[in-house]
Amino acid sequence: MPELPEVETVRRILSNQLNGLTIEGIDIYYERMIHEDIKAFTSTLIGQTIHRIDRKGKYLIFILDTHALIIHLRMEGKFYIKKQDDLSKHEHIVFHLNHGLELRYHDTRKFGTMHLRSLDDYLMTYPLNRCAEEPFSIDKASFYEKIKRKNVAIKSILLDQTIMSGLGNIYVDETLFDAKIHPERKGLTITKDESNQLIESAKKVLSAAVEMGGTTIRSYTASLGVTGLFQLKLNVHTKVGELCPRCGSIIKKIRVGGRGTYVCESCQK
DNA sequence: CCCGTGCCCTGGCGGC
DNA sequence: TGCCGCCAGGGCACGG
Repeated sequence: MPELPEVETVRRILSNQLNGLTIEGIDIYYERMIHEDIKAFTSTLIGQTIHRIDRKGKYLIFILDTHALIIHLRMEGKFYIKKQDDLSKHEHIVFHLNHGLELRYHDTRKFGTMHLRSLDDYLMTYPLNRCAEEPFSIDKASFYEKIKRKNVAIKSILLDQTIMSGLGNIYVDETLFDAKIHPERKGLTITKDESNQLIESAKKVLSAAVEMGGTTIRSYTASLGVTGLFQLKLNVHTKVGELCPRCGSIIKKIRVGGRGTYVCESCQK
């Protein structure tokens, strides 16, 4: 489940491999992930060059000649860069590039999405207009103003990409652990100091993970594919029954907003 | 507007 | 061994 750090790692790898290449053809084997008219999608993209790959929150943004191709990997989306090869089971979109390269989108659960927008307004239109700032750039005061009147669990608030973008189920647990805040606390009980701490913890957790992805980048090559998932150094997530690395209590698994949630109820208040 | 629920989809796992 | 049911989850549609 790629969150901001994994998407950033994918972005860096794809940038190195794809910048300057031109889309010569597209094969689409699963149309539902393309949230556009299929013919218009194909005809618009063919002939365009990939100038740059950006990211906002968990979205990848291919900057082309006239359009932005906006991709969300959801849980299991991956890209592979290959020379001609047999199609494997879960490859749903194949972009044929020059120099005989193929960019293949692979997604076992088919949850990923692609949108195509004009460069003039891609940040102001759906879906990116719904994607809030990341913890690195978010305005602290307006973040606090939003959460302090919400009567929902702080974990659910932190997962809401229209409030702050970048955290998913793994790093939200790690962020709340770092901030020593219980995931079930209602937004309206969070103080200004705690709100600021959550932003700091999110930055700390995400940037450490980006750095780990960065150190692993070198071992990934086009022939191995780009999975975007790396060994993570986790404190609580998936650690049910183990000892809290901070206080030694047993880590519990609970459900918050329908999501599996790992928490140290001794040091997260 | 606010909040909770169910849906999309498939592989993997536990139970029998 | 095989089958069945359930779970995982990001974001959105929908309903109260």
